[in-house]
Amino acid sequence: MTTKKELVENETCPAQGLLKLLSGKWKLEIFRLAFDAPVRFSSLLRQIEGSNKQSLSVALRELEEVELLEKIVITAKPLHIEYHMTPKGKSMVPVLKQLENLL
Amino acid sequence: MTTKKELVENETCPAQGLLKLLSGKWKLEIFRLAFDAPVRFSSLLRQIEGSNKQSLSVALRELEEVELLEKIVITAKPLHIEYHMTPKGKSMVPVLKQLENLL
DNA sequence: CGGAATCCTATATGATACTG
DNA sequence: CAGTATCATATAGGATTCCG
Repeated sequence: MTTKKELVENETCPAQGLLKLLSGKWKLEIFRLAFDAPVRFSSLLRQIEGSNKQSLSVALRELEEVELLEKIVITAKPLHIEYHMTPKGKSMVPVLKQLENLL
Repeated sequence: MTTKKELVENETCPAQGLLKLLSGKWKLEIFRLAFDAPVRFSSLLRQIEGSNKQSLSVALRELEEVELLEKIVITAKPLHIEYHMTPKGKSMVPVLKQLENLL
């Protein structure tokens, strides 16, 4: 089996791996929302229109795998889970801003 | 019908459109090769291992549509065609370099 | 609430043959 | 040489149901 991390490292083009981290239909939107404050699953589902549980679930897991988001579980009732942006995640934000300005 | 350009403009997240310009398995690699010098189809096909005519063809057309590459046709025999990076394309390079440094 | 499992559709990519 | 056309496969995304 090949892990996500290996895939990223096998790229001939260095930036490819980086773009892959945020590729897909919902990751960038999740990422943007998580920047302002920690986000919760149901909140994302409500805010990101057109999305669905399955796709958000996959996207969140992948963002977590590459350590752009960190999942915080608070074992209370009802279960409370938050996704926080990691330092690595935060470091990408200014570059993404520059990308936006290019368009 | 919806054009590529419209899709890009409809994104909620501004950077999404930018990422989409270079999304896919081969575009970034093509883009990188085209930065050094104008590239030709057969040359790309040889240099980018694992690729194939069909995929490169599609990728090139899309890069052309969003004006990151310009296609130059020299109607001689044999037919000579070059893909050049546009000013818009060149403007993206430094930002991509920064992305690479983040990984 | 926060998902995972399943099933299905859409889009991306690939192999190959053909063309001006 | 520089592709396009066609067909096949692989991956991404979506709808729905189920579970702790």
